[in-house]
Amino acid sequence: MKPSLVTIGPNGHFCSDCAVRESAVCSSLDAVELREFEHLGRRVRLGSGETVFSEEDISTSFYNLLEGVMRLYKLLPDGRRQIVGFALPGDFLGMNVSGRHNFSADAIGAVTVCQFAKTPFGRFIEDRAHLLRRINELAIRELDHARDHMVLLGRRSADEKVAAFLLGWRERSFALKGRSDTVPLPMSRQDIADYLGLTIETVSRTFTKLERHGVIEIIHGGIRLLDPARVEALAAA
Amino acid sequence: MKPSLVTIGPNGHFCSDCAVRESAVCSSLDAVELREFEHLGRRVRLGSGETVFSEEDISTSFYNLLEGVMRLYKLLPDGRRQIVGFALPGDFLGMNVSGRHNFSADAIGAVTVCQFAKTPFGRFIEDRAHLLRRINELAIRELDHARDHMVLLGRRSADEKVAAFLLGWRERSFALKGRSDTVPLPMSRQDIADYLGLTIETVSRTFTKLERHGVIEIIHGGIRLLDPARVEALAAA
DNA sequence: CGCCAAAATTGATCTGGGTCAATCGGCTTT
DNA sequence: AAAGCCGATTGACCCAGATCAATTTTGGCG
Repeated sequence: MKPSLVTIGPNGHFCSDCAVRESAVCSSLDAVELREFEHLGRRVRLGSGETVFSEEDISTSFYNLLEGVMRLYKLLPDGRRQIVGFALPGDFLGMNVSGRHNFSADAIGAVTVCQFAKTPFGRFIEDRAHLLRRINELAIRELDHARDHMVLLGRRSADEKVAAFLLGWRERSFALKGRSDTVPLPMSRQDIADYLGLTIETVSRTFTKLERHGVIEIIHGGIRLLDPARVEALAAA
Repeated sequence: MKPSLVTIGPNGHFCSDCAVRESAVCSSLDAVELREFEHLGRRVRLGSGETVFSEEDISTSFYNLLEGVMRLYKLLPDGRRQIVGFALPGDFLGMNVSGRHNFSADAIGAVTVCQFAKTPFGRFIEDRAHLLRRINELAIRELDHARDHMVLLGRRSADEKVAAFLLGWRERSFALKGRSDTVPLPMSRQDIADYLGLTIETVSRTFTKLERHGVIEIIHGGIRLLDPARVEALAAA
C-alpha cells in the first residue's frame, strides 16, 4: 500500500509526555536537550498496511516508533519474503551505512512514528556522545536479536520455531501491556510464517497441534498459553 | 580447544604499521591518538581451533582481528550449531549490551588479534565521538549482513545458499587477496553447512553437482568459479 | 442480516534436503 | 610404504515441511 503520511505538526505534542520518552533513543536526553529535540521530529500517523519506507529507497529520515507494530522485511526478486523483525514502540529505524534502506517497513494496524530528517538529526547528535552511545546500544541489541534469529532460522524445527516465537513475542509484549499468558498477535499468519521461514500452512497446523495437545488456546487476535512450561520446553530443546 | 594465549607484548609492534590500520576501528584515529591507542591493545596469537571467547562468558575485552579467519557461532543445548558469521582481518569483536558474549568465537587456522581490556578502551572512547561513530558504523554494517543472512537462511534453497555463499566469500576475500575467480575456503565443509543451515552432505553434494555442470571446480583449499555468471544467476533467482 | 472477500484451517500428496551408512582420499606417523 | 585418521564424498532411503487444493471462518459493509 502506498503511503499517505498524515502529519500532526510539531505543535500538537510534547516529547516530555511522549509514551516512549523513557525507552526510546530519547531516554538518553535531559530535559533541556529534549526541548531542542522536540523541534527536530514530527509526528506521523499511518494506516494499516501503509509503507513507511522501502528497501533500496534513499534514506532521508530516521523514525522512532511511538505506537503500533511494524513489520520489517526483505523481498527476493521472485516475491519470496523474509520478515527480519517486528518493530514495537520505542524502536528506532532508519540507520544504515549505504544511504539506502536495507529493508522495507510497513504498518501492521494503525501506527504513529516520530520522523526525523537525517541532516538536522545528525547535527544534533554530533556533539552528544550519550545519544550516540544510546543509538549504538540499540544497534547492538538489534544485532543480538538478529543472531538469535539466525539460529532459529537455520537450526530449529517448525515446532521449536513456533514455540520460540510465542515466547519471544510474549516477552516483548510485557514491556507494553504487562505480564500475561495471553499473547496478542497483531500480525497475520503469513507474517508469522515469513518471520519463521515457514509456510502459512505449517504455522496454522502447528498452532492447531499445540491446541489439540492442550498447550495453547487459539483465541481471537492472539494465543493463550495454557501451559507455558511446555511451550518453553518445546522452544528450548 | 582451550585457549593458550600467546602475548607479543606492547613493544613488539606498532599500530602505525599494522596491517588493518586503514580498515579496522583504528581507521578513525589520527597519528597522535594512535600513539596512545597503541598502549591499550596487546597482540595475541592463537593456534588453529583455539577459542577466543565463548557464549555466556563475561566479556572483559574487545578484539580487533589482525590476521586469519575466525568462526562466530551459537550452540543449541543439544549440540546443533549455527555459525552466525566469519570474521576477517579488520573485524571488531566483543560488543554487547549484557556484559556477556552472545556468541562463541574460535580460530580457523592461525590467528592474530589485538586485544583491548574493556575499561581502558571505554575510557579512551569516551570523549572521542569519531571512534564511537566508527564502531557504530561497524555494528550497523554487521546488522545489514545479519539481515541478508536471515533471508538466506529462511527463504533460499540449498543451491541458492551455496552459490550466494561462494559469491559473498569471494567478495570478502577481494579485500585481502585481490580480485580473483578462485575462492579460498579456509573453513571446513561442516563450517559451511552450519553457516548455511544445511548438512555437510548437502553442501558436498551441491559442490559436486555444480562441478559436474561445469560451473565450478573444486580445488584444494577452495573453489574456482569457472562460470561466475552462472553462479550469480543461481544465487539471485 | 446477508453477501462478499480475505484469512485461516484442513486434507492429500509430493519432494528437497536430512539421515544413516559406506567408502574414498589425503595427511601424518612410524 | 603401510597404517591410521579425519574430512569429504557418495549412495540409499526417509520424513518434515512444502505444495496443491478445498473448505471453513472471519470481518467488513450495504
